[in-house]
Amino acid sequence: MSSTKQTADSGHGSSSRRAELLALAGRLFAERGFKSTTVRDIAEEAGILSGSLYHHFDSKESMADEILRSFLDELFGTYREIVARDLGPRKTLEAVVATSFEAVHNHHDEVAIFQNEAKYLVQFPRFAYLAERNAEFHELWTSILSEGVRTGAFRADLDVELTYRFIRDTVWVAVHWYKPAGSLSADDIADEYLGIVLDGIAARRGRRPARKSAG
Amino acid sequence: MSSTKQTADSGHGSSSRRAELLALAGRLFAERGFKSTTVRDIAEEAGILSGSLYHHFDSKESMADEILRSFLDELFGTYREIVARDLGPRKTLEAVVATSFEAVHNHHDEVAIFQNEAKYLVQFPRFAYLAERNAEFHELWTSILSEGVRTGAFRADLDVELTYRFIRDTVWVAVHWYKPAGSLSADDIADEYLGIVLDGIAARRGRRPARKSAG
DNA sequence: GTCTATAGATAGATAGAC
DNA sequence: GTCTATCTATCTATAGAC
Repeated sequence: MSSTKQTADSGHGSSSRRAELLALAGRLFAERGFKSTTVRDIAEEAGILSGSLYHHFDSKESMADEILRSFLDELFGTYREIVARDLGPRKTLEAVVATSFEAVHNHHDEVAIFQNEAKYLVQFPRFAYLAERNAEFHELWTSILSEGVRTGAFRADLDVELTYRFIRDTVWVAVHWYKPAGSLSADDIADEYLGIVLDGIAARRGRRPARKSAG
Repeated sequence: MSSTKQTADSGHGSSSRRAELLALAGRLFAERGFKSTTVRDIAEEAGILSGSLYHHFDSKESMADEILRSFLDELFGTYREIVARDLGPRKTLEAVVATSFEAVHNHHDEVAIFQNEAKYLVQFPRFAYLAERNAEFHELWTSILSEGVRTGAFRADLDVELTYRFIRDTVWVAVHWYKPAGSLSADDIADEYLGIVLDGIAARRGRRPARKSAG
């Protein structure tokens, strides 16, 4: 509180510059991978030298940690809100899928890092929460699917475990090709995707032609 | 041809030891990623020292190159055979999906490397063929889907480009969790996946209950 | 908050003995 | 075909000047 003037923040020496650097590092981690991104890369992108980064963060891991923690906290907060609304399996699934695609849109880099680097990062003790989040994710999805099978919203012969993996993977891997600036919005994609997952791509003989957003 | 006795091979100083080392490197590349796997890691796994690896290969890149080349040649050979059979869009799609899951089963490491490392490797000139293979893949899938829409096998309102990405991703990401030794065979999984992609997970009111393998 | 300078570790790769 | 020994480059991180 003398020469380092700061806006109100949550404990670290944060504020704008810090956030700026984190966003930058996040973009590089997402594009090139955590291991392949060097501290020098990040510094260069920020127009400073590598040593200067250590004034803001104490390690490269710290940066990834901070990025993932805040993202996952927010994401799972939203998931919990959805579940609490008690919309029934089908609407809940639609809402969770929509939220996930929105995350791909609004937090593209964070999703990419979570998808591509979690397996590597989880080996470090400080990233143990990544395994917990995955378990939480599993619980969220299989609950929705199981209840749907029970209530008759979903096919009775569904392999819940396999379907969970299918949905989880397809939702998240969109991060590999989705461009936030593209012509299709996250909602468009969520809608098309739900069309496939719920009704399939095969032509119907008679019923339910195209589905429209259930918003 | 003096002290280095070799079985008939295709140009390099190949034979069993070479193949052994390649398989080993492939496993590590698949598990930890290309960049995170050091030459020393590979050597240690083989019970030799890092310098000794350079008797067999002239670089780490060469190893990945050789692994991917032979795998992709074989895979796309099979794809071409399927297309040549002219089975119609739906059966072709089923066969291509089945083949892909078989690849996840039989060439697990290779698929993982192709999925996880292609984006990084393609930046090196020697790996330019990875981009070509991706284009070939795109052509294969969109042809099947477009023809299916044309003939009425698939929904008329399908976004072919988007559906292509979903199916492609769906098939390949299984490599992240599929264990060749697990209880479900590649065929079982292909069948379940086709069930979802073709008919969706939503319960039907009346028609077509569960599908059975068409292979 | 950034720079200079550098320590200390580890990476890919090479040369020659065995 | 493997080992010993080592070069060179690059990486994360630190210390202190400005």
